[in-house]
Order: sequence, then structure tokens, then C-alpha cells
Amino acid sequence: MTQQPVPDQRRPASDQRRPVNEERRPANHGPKAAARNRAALVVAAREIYAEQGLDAPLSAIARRAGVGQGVLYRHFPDRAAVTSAVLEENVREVEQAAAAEGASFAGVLGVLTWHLKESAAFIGLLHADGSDRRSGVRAHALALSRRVEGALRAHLPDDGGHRLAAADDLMLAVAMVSGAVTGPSREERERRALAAWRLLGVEVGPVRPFPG
Amino acid sequence: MTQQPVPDQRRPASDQRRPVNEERRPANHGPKAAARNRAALVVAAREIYAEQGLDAPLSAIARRAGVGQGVLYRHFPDRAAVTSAVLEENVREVEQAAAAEGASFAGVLGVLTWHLKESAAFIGLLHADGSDRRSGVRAHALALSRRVEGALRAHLPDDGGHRLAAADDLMLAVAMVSGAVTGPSREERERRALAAWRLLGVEVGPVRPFPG
Amino acid sequence: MTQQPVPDQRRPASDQRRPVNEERRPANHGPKAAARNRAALVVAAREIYAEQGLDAPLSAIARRAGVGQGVLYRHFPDRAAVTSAVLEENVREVEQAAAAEGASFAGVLGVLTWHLKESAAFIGLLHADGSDRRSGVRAHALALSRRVEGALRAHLPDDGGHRLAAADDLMLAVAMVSGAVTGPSREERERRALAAWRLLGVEVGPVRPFPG
Amino acid sequence: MTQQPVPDQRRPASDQRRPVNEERRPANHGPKAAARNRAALVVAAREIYAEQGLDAPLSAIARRAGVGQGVLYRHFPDRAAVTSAVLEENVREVEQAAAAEGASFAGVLGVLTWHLKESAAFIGLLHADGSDRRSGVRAHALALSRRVEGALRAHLPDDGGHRLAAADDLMLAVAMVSGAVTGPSREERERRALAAWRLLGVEVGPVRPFPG
DNA sequence: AATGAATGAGGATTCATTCAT
DNA sequence: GATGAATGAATCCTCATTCAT
Repeated sequence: MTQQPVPDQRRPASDQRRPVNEERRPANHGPKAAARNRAALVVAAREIYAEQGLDAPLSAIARRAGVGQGVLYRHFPDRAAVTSAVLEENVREVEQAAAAEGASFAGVLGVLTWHLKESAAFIGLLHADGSDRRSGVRAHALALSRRVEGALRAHLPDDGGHRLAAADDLMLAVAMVSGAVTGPSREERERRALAAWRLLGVEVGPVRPFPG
Repeated sequence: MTQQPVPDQRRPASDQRRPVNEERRPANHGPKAAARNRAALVVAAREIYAEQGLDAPLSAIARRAGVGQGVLYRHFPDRAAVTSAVLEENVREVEQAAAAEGASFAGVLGVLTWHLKESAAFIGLLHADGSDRRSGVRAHALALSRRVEGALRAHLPDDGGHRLAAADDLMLAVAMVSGAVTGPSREERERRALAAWRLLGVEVGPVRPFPG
Repeated sequence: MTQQPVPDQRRPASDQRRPVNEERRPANHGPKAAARNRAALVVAAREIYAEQGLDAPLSAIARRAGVGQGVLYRHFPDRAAVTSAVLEENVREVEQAAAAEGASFAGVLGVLTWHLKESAAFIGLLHADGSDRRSGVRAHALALSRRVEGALRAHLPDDGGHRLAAADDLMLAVAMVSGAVTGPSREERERRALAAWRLLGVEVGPVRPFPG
Repeated sequence: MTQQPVPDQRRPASDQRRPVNEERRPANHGPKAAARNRAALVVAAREIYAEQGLDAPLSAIARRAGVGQGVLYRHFPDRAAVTSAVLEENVREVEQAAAAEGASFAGVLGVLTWHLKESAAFIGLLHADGSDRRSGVRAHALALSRRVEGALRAHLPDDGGHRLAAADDLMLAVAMVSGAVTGPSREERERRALAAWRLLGVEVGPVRPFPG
């Protein structure tokens, strides 16, 4: 949830190619550290993705997380798993917003929009589609997309009178807004997302992360 | 400390990178083939991009076009130039549709939508944005995007009463539809694009390429 | 205009550059081998430079050292670093000779001359110059050249009466001798170097490596 | 004879990768142009070598000369031949200086020194040596070197009293001065060359090209 | 005789993935 | 369980050399 706009250079110059380690051999902190490492990797992946784009070297993620490459592979079999873990967090917050006391359709949309604004990786997710033949991220992405749909639909006025009540229109609209925010800087993304929802005639609550 | 003499020129003078097999040297069809090769490269690039994504190896494009790698580099200094050449064709057809006798807003939108359906690369173009800092493709993409905007705006009812009359709404809508079609198969894309325009309350003419 | 869908991530997620042959994976000798590899690379670089010249392919150096290309890049970010590492050894020996008990100007010159005879790469170093704008090797080379100068000057008779006492004459003379030995075979180089020092009227001790 | 100091970038940015030629098809000026082309190539080679170094692309030389690549190959079978042709000019001027009315040893040395200052390529020549195993430029270079020696020796005071009278000392001294000027900028080269001759105790006439 | 497009080998460099320690 | 060195396939790009026109 803490994502910066994606700068255009692929490699940020810093912390690349560390000098060959001479002596240091970091302590093995035992099984307790495993969970901590996994979490650190997800945070690092979010940052690195934001800074360098979705095809940043996995080694950069491990380095940022302060762990060896092997640890990354222990927790995530491949890049898709890393990416899914990052997206999982976004989706979970949207679900939590939907499950919260007094949640409304507009409110959940606000949280969703916030994530769209924050996370370049998340944007792509919502473009996922069952007809996509490629495995990997996409397979997960479809499942995640369904969960977002569930969270939203739970609050869709059930009289069928809503503009997005039709079966496919809900996620189509989300994909459209997602398309609207693809490309620009984060600041611009919020403006565009709101303009897009407005063009769709949909009311959106305050754009903010979930636990307010 | 066991070193033999070394001359001071950089390259050992003769025998500098000579082809190993002196045999088979595919026919050189002379300068006349240059234009044909360039065209073949653009076609190949469109196909390869579609099949393998926007970062398919340039060598795959050259191979598909039936030319050596060098030819690709002769015609296009970098990947951005290749991509631009592909997009250029799409844009030109939209412009031609707009310039044609009896063109209408809905008609041009139909042609645009057809290209959106056909060309995955074209989809990305419409996400281009002035605030995008990426050079290369994006720089061209912005210019191309402007041309699409011009083609559309030329037919926008000028009484200001149109739903997309506001300054930014036109290309925002295009970006939204573009987002709606990102991901799925080509067949699905047409359905989605039409549904998206419908959600935006915009009428679209027949989805078809330009010269009918 | 004949394009299939394309997902928006850069790399198709999974199966990203996977090795083709799953077999034969040469033993990984663990981090302990790192230092050994680095040393092997320096030795290999010295040999390859001597045999093939200063722009021999880096891959040849890696091959000679018996390591993969990646290892070379791990230890040395670029060609300049490789070359510097090679030269560093020569310079260090000259410095040690200068620091040794009972060192004399003629004695250090003898060691220097031995390195000039042995190492074609070292010869080039001494042509480095502050006015040289080339970055990379040259930047290091200048520093290394200064170290050689320091080693020699430490033993230059300080009454100012020496023929090379003038500020620039010392390294100019070294460059001249270096020029004299550029080109011929190693055997010839020693003869030339001594003749060159003689022409300069400078006495040289036994031509030999440092630790005798 | 008009050489500038070698800049450090390999590719000067300008006139690289010209846009693909569309229509133009330069006239064939017949056999008369052949000699003119050859001369233009030598001039171009000298310039390009000076600007980009001795391993500049041959295509750059052809381009600078305003001819096609094929013409370069018609006149020179390989890079060595091009380089030799460039050096040939330098040597010829030294020979002419030696053959001129009233020539003196110091005078010829002055002309030689001027060429050393001007031409980075020429500097390398004088490092050539019979023991060099490599063919190509070096083969020619040895012959050229002999011609320079002849030109100088013709004016060496024949009473054997000269410091460089011994068989090998003459060209050894030239190689030494050549070594002294390797590296720095052209301005610096003249200063160094003169300082080097001074260290050798040899008097040098005015540093200038031959036909004054 | 000239042109310059085309070929394609080869070198530089990166990074996913494995594995000895 | 963790480390990070090593591997090497794959991609980019350059340029010597040929040859149809």
C-alpha cells in the first residue's frame, strides 16, 4: 500500500551490483525469521515494482528485503508468486473495506480507487481475464479479480436498478477506470480515476486506504 | 607476470570478425529490396508483438520478416522506432477514416474500435500521456495519441452538447475503452469495446477497418 | 491488423529465460571459491591480454579462468576493472621493492624494468597521463602511475643532482623506456629496455621480480 | 597531416547511422573519379582515426569520404591497407624533408617530431618491430619504419661520434620519443617530444611539416 | 566503377535459477 | 534455514564484408 509513481529508468543506480562480499556471513536467525522474511520480501517487491517496473530483477527484490536470493525462491517459486503476493494485499484491503461496518458501494469504490491510484501493479490485475491463455500471474490475477468483484457486488444495490447491475458491467467498469489511470503519475492517476467514474455516472466515496 | 608482447592497436588489424562459414550467403537483393524489407519488418513486428508481447526479442521480428538482424537496425535505430512504425499504420487509418467523405463521429469511433480490437500494441498507445516521463516509445506515442484525438475531435459535434465535449474527456474515454479491451482475446475484445462505449453512453458506428 | 491479445506485463511472467538444458550444471563450489575465482580471473586476464591484446573478448578471459561469464561481471563491473586488477599486481610489486630493506633507485628501476619486460599491459599503463580524457582504465591508470612514481621518487637522490630530478622527467623517462619496449617479443624487450636506460644515462640494477 | 587529438568517445554522435536512403542514387563519375576517391579515403581515414581511434568502423571512413563501402574495399583489401596508406603519407613527408636541399639531421628530426605530434596512428608505427608475429599493418609498418630510419640515417654525422650512431640506437631513440608522446593531447605531445629528445641529449630543429 | 543494403558472426551484458557451504 | 556465488542462456547491438543493381 505504499507505492510511489514509477520512475522511468529501469535501474535506479543505487544498490546495484554490490561489491563482492568479502567476509561477512550474516547470522542464520532460525525458523522464526522465515515469516519475517516473507513479509519483507512482499514489501520489497512492492517498492521495487513501483520503482523499476514489473520486470525488475528478482535479485533486486531480495536485496531490498535484505535476504539472499535463495530465500526468495524458498517463499515464492517464481515471479508470478511474488507478484500475486503483492496484489493479494491490495485485494484483502478492498475486501476488508467491504466487510466493514457500514460499508457502502461508493465507499468500497473509494478504497478500490485509492489502490488503483497507489499501485501500478494492481492496475494490471484488473485487466485479467479468463480467456487469457497465459499461466502464471494471470491465473492468480483472475482469482483476485473475482474477489474484488465479490467485494463490490456485495454492496451493489440489489434492486437491479444500478447502472452497473448487469452481469459483466461491474468489472468492465473497473477495467475501464483501470485503463484510464494507466500511464500517468500517481497524482494524475487520482484525478483521472475520478473523472472516469464521473463519465460512467457512478458515485465514488472518499479515495482512501481501508483502515481509514 | 608471464606475459608476451602485445601490439598497441586495439584490434589485431587483420582477420577482424570474419564470418566463419564462407559458404551460403543468402542473396542480396539490392537496394530495391530495402523498402520491401522495411514493410516486411513492420508486418512481422505487428505479428510478433501480438504473439509474444511488447518485449519480444527484436531478433524474432527480424527472423519473422526473413531478414538479418542488421536490417532491422538499419531501418529502426531501436525498439521504440519499430513500435512507432507499427502504431503509425493504425493511426494513419484512423486519420484517413476521419478525412473520408461523409465521415461521422460514430463512424470514426467504429474504425478506432476496430483497431483497438485488432492491435494489442495500439491499445497501449492510447494510454500514453503527457505526464509520462518515459522516452522512446512514449515520446512517439504521445504524438500519435494527439493525432488520434485530432481525428476524433474533427467530428465531435461542435455545439458543445456532446457528452465527451469537455477538453480531456474525449481521450479519457478512449483510454477507458482501451482499458476495457486489454487482456482478452480478439473476439472478446470487440464485445467488450462495444459494451464499454455503451456504458459511456456513446454511439459507435460499424466496427471495421478503414477502406471498408 | 491481424493481432492477437497481448497481456500487459513486460515479461510473460513465468518461463522467463529458463536454461534449456536442465542437465549438466557444473558444481557450485560455494562462496569459498569466490576469492579463488577472482584470482583465477586476474591470472587469466593477464595471459589473455598478453596473447590476444587488450581488447580480447572478456568471454575468453572467463573461459581461460574456467568460470562463467557472470562470475567475471560479478567481480569486475567492466573491462577497466579487469585491467586495473591486472596492473595493480605489477604496481604492488614495484612498491614492495621500493619499500624493501636496502632498496635503491637502481634496484627499484630493475624491478620496474622487469615488469615492463613481462607485462605488455603494464607498459600501456605508464603512458597514462593527466591530460588523458578517457575514463575507465585510464582513470585507474593515472592513479597507478602515480604510485609507481612515488615508489621511484622515494629513492631518487634528493640532492637534485640526478638527471631525472626535474618534476616531470622521471615519469617521462619511464614512458620513454616503455615506448622502447612496446612491440617486440619478451626477450627482445629486456635488451631494449636496458639499451633505453643506457641512452638516458641512467643506471639500472638487476632486472628481476621483486621478492628476488 | 591534419590530425586532431583523439576524443574519448568512440562514436562522435554525428553522422552515425544515417537515415535509410530513399531515392538518391549518386552518379557514377567514371574511372576518373577512382583516384580522387582513393585520396578522399585516405584523408577521411586520417580524420576518422584521429577522432574515433584506430578501431573506428570502416564504414565511418567511407561515409566521411563520401563514397560507398564497396569503394573502400576496391582500393584497400582490409583495414591494414587503409592504415598503411595513411602512414605512407607521413613517411613520405619525412623522406622528402630528408631529401630536400640543405637538410640536416636536426631538421629532419623536427619534421619527424611534427608528425609524431600530429598523428596518433604514426606514433604506433614507430613501435613496429621485425619480431612481431602479427601480419597486416605490422608488416607494412616495419617497411615504413625502415624508410624513416633511412631518412634519418642519411643525415647522421658519419664520423660515428654522434650519440645515436650505434646501429640500433637511432630507431630506439625514435621509439622512446614515440612512447613519450603516447597518450596525451596534441598540444602536450609536442612539449613531451621535445623534453624527451632533450633527455636523450639530441638537438632537434623546428617542429614543423615538411614543405615548411 | 560505384552504391549501399544485407548478412550474420561475435562480443557485451543481464538475470533466473541452482546449490555448496 | 539462509547465503550469495556461480552458471550460462538469451538478448542487444555492432560492423566487416559481400554483392545485386
